[in-house]
Amino acid sequence: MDAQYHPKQIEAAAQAEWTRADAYRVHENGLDRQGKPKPKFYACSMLPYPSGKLHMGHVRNYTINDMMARQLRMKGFNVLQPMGWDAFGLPAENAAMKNHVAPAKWTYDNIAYMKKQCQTMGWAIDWSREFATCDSAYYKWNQWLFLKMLEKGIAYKKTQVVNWDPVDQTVLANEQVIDGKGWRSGAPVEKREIPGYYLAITKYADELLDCVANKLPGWPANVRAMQENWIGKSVGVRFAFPHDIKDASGTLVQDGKLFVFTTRADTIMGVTFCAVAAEHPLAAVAATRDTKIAAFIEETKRGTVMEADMATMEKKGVATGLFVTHPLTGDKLEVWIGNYVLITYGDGAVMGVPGHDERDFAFAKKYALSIKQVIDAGKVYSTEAWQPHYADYGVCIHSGPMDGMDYAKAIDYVAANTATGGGEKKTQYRLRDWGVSRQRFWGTPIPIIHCADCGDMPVPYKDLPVVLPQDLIPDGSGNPLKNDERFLNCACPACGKPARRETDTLDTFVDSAWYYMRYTSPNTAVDYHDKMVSAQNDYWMPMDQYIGGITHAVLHLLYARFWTKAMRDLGLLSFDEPFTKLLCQGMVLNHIYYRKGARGGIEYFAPSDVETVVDAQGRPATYRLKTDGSAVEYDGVGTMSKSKLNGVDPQDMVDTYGADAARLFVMFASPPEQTIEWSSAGVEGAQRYLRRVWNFAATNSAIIRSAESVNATVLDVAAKKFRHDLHATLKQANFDYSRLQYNTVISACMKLLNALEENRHAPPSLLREGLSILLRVLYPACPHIAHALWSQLDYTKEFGDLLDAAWPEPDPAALEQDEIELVVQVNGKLRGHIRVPKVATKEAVEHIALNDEGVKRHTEGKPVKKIIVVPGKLVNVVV
RNA sequence: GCCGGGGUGGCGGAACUGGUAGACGCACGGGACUCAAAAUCCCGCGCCUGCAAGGGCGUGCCGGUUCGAUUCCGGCCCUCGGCACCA
Repeated sequence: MDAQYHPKQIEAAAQAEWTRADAYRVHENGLDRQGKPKPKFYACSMLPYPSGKLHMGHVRNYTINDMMARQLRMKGFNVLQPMGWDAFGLPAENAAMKNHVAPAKWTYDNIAYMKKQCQTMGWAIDWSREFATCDSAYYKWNQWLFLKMLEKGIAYKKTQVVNWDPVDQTVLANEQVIDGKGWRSGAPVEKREIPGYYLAITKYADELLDCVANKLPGWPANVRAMQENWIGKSVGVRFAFPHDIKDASGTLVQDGKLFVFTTRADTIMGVTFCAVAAEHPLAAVAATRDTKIAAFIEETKRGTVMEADMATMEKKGVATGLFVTHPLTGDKLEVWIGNYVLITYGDGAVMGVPGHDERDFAFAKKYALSIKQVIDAGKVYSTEAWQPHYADYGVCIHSGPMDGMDYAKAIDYVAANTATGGGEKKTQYRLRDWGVSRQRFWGTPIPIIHCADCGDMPVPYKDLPVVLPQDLIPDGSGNPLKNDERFLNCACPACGKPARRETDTLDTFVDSAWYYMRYTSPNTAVDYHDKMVSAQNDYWMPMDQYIGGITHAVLHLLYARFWTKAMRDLGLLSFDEPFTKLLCQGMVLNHIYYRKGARGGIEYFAPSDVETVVDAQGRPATYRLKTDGSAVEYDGVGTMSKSKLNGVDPQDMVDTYGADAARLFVMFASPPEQTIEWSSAGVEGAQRYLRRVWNFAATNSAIIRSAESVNATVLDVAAKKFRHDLHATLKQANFDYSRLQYNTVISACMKLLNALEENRHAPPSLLREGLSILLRVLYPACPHIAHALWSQLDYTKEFGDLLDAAWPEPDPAALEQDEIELVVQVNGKLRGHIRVPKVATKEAVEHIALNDEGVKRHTEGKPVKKIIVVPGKLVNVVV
């Protein structure tokens, strides 16, 4: 065999062999060596957007997935690891405008290149199940399910104030607005009133919340908490303030009831005003009567929707001159329009209790409204300045019939005594329905036909898919579908008259809400063309392990859960939750170097152009450019970004060091959930290790090939110790595999090699066994080198092909030791080590411990109070 | 403000149910090989003290439980992430 490690050659050869053997194709009827059905394991990563080339985040994500998939396959599982492309979306449109190519071509070209990169990385993907979400064979089912949802009332159309992204020229869902800015464009979002389709995710709010709490123990706590917060359940009372306010046409507004929701109905006797949002019907009535009010409403409506700003914004309001009646006291209360009242939450109106609510307090102070204490929480109360404890729970006072009631009694009382006016206990959610209409071209066409006579008509199922034209090139002036007569013109499915197609497309989060259930429908399935998900989906789902970035903790993961429940209710699925276990991998960070320019601007430098000057202790002292030696500043680590020039192209890394070294570094640098700090020295270290593995195998190949199998009965003490170390390390590695702590798995591989090198003169049978363990433990991380050495050292004869070789388990006999080392402590401090026979009695161990030199030094002349013996671990002498 | 993670050598990180703190690697220092360099191999590497053997200190800070605490409990400090006028 080759004495040198040549990653390029062995990686290309291994990949060619796997491709030839179609090694990664899985079948639902996968059988084990005994011919029994294997247990299934579905390990899937969030699908990539085909932006052009793989980035480091992909490399990390899919390598974690691959390591799991390869190991579990050897453990005897029938493992599905698929891949596809989240291919709809704006970057394709932007690239189309820039380069004047159709989004379809740009997208498919990128997919072809990135697929090649995936194969170069050596990921064990079943490519027969690959698809792009822009394939009509896929998005047909988006349209199909959308129509089913319409029938079920889960999808519906409405016109409402929405988040408008002025840069991307489209509507955004609430989940897609981050700090008041579009999640993709970063542009401040505007408010617009636009008709669109919505999915009633709020119908599932309670179930989504309940399942987070009770059915997802395999999810990280932070993701579960984020989803709980997002759904935002509040339990309280909804009741009405009666009134007789009429609009300009003389109609009683909202049947004479101003509904509000409150979690603090116990403070109802402290209400001194009501406040409504600028968009509230009562505000509209007030506007017709007073131009100043109309002006205020306009200003508030146009004002920022940046929620972060709103939190710190000054409370402003205007009195309407309209009055409602307190449902319990009959007092007249004035209605105010407040800029802090959200039309999108509850009824867009609140009861004002300045005595016990910080916002109402600030509002009342500003406009000199009365403040009334109605809760006694046992602390000093003054209306001078707000104190946080004013919001504490307590006992009702100054509350007439409610005096002395605690919170529970008080809310029961309020619900009961407002019931005739529609009052009731109610649960309110922060979650809002999911707006899915996008005014963009490159997405799933919404399957609706607009007929002048019949209205909005669903496209008949037999006419699906509504195909998106592949040749249109957006020019920045909006959705090109609007001008495409071929697409627009159609016949009304009801009356047959000429009609126009809907030009909005579905949010791309629809595509990613269920793609993982299309991978499970192989194109060989009998019902592949007739069903959204084939029968095989029931075999693979729910997914055993999902892997992806924490950035999707709310958006994608909430939509996917909702979509699953909706499919279940349409009879397509029989489970409630799609992802049994979730792993959110950390980001890949890199160092940031910069220099302040003469005009105060900041100039960034690529880490590869900077060298670190260290002091005598090896600590970084200064940083300078490799080119001219001039000094630069270090700004810590941060996400890889184009502007900071600290991105690393994985392709460069693979070209220089090989895929195995790249994979090894990424797996070794940190546990999967934590961030990784990029380090070129670290990748070099990874390759150095692989070279050592290769060298060890090459130097010892002859004796290993011809070695007998291990005969444990004839080993001497040193050989026994060696074998014990090998199997103890294997035991640890297996434990770390089971808890997905892959960085310490790699550490175990390194220990195995260290042990082999130190014991290179041990009996060949042990070297053969040791290397067979190392290659199998290393293989899921670095499959190519393991594959090459496995066959070159003739392990295939004994264990079969590495892809399906039995996973190594530690030999219990090897873990047994005749003599064990114990730690001896005096008063809990380490004072020595002793070797005792495994079978030694407690008394014998105590005796040996007390005679240890280190122990004697610290016990001399002091009476021994007691001795604690932890079998197999330590002895602690207390004096 | 609320919710959820974290604070361990020069650095990334390890330590499973309370039982040898710092595994494994990186960086650094010394040595071997070499005309030389690279590569490779060997040794050292928490801090203080000591020629050494050894001793003292040490897992953000203060306290508690325990024979024994990075691990459990109470109170702080710092930091990262998410949410935030949600009534």
